[in-house]
Amino acid sequence: MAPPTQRPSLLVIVGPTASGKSELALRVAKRYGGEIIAADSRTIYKGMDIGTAKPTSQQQAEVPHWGLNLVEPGQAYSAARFKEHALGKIDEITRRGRLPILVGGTGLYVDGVVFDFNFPPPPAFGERESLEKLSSKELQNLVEEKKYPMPENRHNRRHLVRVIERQGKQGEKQQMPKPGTLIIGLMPDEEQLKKRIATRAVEIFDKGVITETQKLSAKYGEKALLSTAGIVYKICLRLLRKEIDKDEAIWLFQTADWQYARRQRTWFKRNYHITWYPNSKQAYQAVTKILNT
RNA sequence: GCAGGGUUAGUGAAGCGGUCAAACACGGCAGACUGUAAAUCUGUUGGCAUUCGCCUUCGUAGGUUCGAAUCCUACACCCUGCA
Repeated sequence: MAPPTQRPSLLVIVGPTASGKSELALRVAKRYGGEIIAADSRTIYKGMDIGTAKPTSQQQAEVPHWGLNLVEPGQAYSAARFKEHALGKIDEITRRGRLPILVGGTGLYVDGVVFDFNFPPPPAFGERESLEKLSSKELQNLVEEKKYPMPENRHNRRHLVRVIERQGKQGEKQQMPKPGTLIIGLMPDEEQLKKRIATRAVEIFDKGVITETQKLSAKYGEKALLSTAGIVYKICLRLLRKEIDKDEAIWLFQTADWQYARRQRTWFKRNYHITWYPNSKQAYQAVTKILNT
C-alpha cells in the first residue's frame, strides 16, 4: 500500500516486541513535535516498569507519553477502554497542533483505534465469574442453544465466554484505516530479532526485574501480579520461589518473548495497510521524507 | 577388576517381541483471535510422496525370530555398589 501523499494526522508504529518501535517513535516525536501514545496492554500498569521495558522517566521527560500507568496491577483493563482513552488523547494532541504517534505491540489495541472497532458491550456484573465455572462442554452447549456463532476454535474457553457475554453479537470495523493514518511496521529479520530479544532479556535482568517483581508482589500480592503481569514477572516469581535459577529464568524469558513476538507477527501480517521496514533507521528515513513534504 | 542400572526423535521422557515413525511434555513451525490479548486456543513437527503409500530411525556391530526400540552376544560411553 502506498503511503498517503499528504502529511498524516496520525502516525502508527507497530511491530513485534524488541523491534525498535520506541526508539523510532522517540526520534520522530523529537524532530516533528510528536507525542507518544503507548498501545501496550502491559505498560498500562503502574509499577511494571523494568519488566515491560517501559520508556524511562528521562525519555518521558523528553517527549510526552500517554497510555502509561493507567491502572494498578491486578485491575482489569480492556481494548475497548484503551480505544476510548487513545481517541481522546489523539484528539487533544492534534488540537495542540502536535503529531500523535500511536506505538504498540498489542495488535488488538492498535486495530481497535485504527479500524474503529465497535466493541460489543461488556459482560454484566458477575457474569464472567459464573461463566468461568462452567466446563468447556457446557459453554459450547450454551453457545449452541442460543444459536450464537461458535468461535472458530470451540476449545478456546476464553473466546466461548466472550461470545456468550456479548450475546453472540459480532463486532464491526472499518475496512480502511482512519483517514490520515500512516502505519509503519518494524520487522527485523528473524535472526536479528532473536538477538535483540535475547540481549534485551539480559538487560532487563541487569536493571533489576527481580527486585521489581519482589516489590510488586509485596505491594499487590502474587495473585494480582499473576493475573495481570506479563511474561517476565511470572518467571521472576518462580525464581523468587527458588524453582529455577537466574540463568534458567533468562532463558525462559527469551523463549517466551520470542513466542510472543511470533504471535504479534501473525497478527500484524494480515494488515495490508502497514508499510514494513527492517529497522528503525530505515523507517525513520522513510517517515522523514513523508513528514517533510 | 567384579556386580547392577542406563544409552529412544531438537531436549526431557514413556515404550520392553507384532496394532511403533514410536505415548507425553517442552521446544520448533504454521494459524485463529472485537470489552481478559505479554492473554487464550488450534493444527503440525524423521524424510519423500502429500490419495493408497514408500524410505531411513530407538548408542555401535553382529545374531535369534515369519517379525526387534523391545530377546541374545560383543564393543563404546555414562551412573551406582563391592573392590
